[in-house]
Amino acid sequence: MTTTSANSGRARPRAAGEGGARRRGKGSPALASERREHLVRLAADLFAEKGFQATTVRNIADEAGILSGSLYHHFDSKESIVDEILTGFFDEIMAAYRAEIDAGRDPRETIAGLVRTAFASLEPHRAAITVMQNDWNYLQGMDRFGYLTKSEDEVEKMWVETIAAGQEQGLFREDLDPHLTYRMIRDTIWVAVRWFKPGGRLDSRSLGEHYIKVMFDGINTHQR
Amino acid sequence: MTTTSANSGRARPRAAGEGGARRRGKGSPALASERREHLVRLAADLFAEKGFQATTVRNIADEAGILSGSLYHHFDSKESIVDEILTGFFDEIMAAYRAEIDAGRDPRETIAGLVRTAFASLEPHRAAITVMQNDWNYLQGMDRFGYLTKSEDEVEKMWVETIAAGQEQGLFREDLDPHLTYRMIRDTIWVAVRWFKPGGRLDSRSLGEHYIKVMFDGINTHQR
DNA sequence: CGTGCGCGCCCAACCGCTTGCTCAGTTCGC
DNA sequence: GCGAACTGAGCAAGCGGTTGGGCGCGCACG
Repeated sequence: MTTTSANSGRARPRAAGEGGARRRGKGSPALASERREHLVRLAADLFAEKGFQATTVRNIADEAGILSGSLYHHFDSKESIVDEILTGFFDEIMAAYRAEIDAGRDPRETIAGLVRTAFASLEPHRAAITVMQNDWNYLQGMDRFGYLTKSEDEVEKMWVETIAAGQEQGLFREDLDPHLTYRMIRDTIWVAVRWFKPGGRLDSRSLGEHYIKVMFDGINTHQR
Repeated sequence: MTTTSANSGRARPRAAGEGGARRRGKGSPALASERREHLVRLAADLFAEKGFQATTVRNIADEAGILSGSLYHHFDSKESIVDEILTGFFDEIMAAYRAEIDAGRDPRETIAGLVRTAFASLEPHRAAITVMQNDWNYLQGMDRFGYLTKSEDEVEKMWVETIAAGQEQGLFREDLDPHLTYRMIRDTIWVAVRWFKPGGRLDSRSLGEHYIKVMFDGINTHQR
């Protein structure tokens, strides 16, 4: 009997060997390791469903078919798991946003590009987006996650400047508060994570296109 | 000395007598009582800030200047508090929605009316709206809150039918999915609860009017 | 070819703390 | 002296996190 008991049903004990992890010099705070990445993905799925605070380390361990204590062989805290998820999200989306802006097209196309970028991240980054909505206030109170506010400010700046530029060029209505408009757009996109299910009848692409149509031209018919 | 210790700073012990509580025959599960209503309002404020799960019964008790156990003289569980808040919200908004629809005006005016109704509830029902966004998944998993899904479906039906009617009459664009459009509108309104502060520089009325403009005609300038 | 051992992985038990909730008993205005 | 309001202590359950040790695989060494 290799595996005596434990493993109450649920998950296959994972074959143990698997592949890897050569070095991992003690200095760097843990490099990759496939097993580790796998655990992060499992945790992400749970965060995407329930948020960060509502997910326990025992939930994560159960999903992986191990005990909660075993998680601490890979991570030094529950926070460091979500940190990894959030950092990955911000790195990726901010790079994508910047690329969209640096393309230097007119504000209308740029905004459309930003919206498409945001919707594109809905699927791969469900966990991060859910956490940001459910646990934003909680995380903000911790020094470790101070970078969240910084990144958010930077993102807001990009959107607001683009909107303002569009107004100056006469592309967007003058009677809109750029900040307010940004928030409306942002929230409406991210909140979709609550009901958007990856395998459903509509993908995030067409969702984005639908949203762009309504946002730009409204729901009225436009013979006027 | 009446109050020995406890009451660690924070709140005035509330004068105790106050008014209170005639009947409340044992049969009915607790009728009003001003004290009780006051406690519900305090709890609602906390729910509006942090959500349901993240608020503890001790938080609520602290805010009222009493001990957590004392809450159970008024309520039989934390859930029954939020239940009261949610039920009040749904009862009110669904009645208002129905009145708007029964007025029988054309779809464009009806939709505008629904939007105004929703924005009007933003201020008095902040707690319920916050809870529905933060704890929807959690609450849905409990038999007690099964009515949430039912009510939501009913609401969705009202909106979708109105949108579809507007399309048939040529008022709204044909190339919009009514369900998707409803969700977009709904999300955009409710999500405002996250940054909307009652005493702020713009009230919920002008916010609603602003949104109606954008929703109908989009953010584009409309010389086309 | 065999063997020992380092190491990645995990278990089992536990810590200190917080959670929602209970309940016998005290307080006090009517 | 009755009853609504509240106390004070405490419960079981669950939380994030810690610890010491055991297992088995692959590789270096003889």
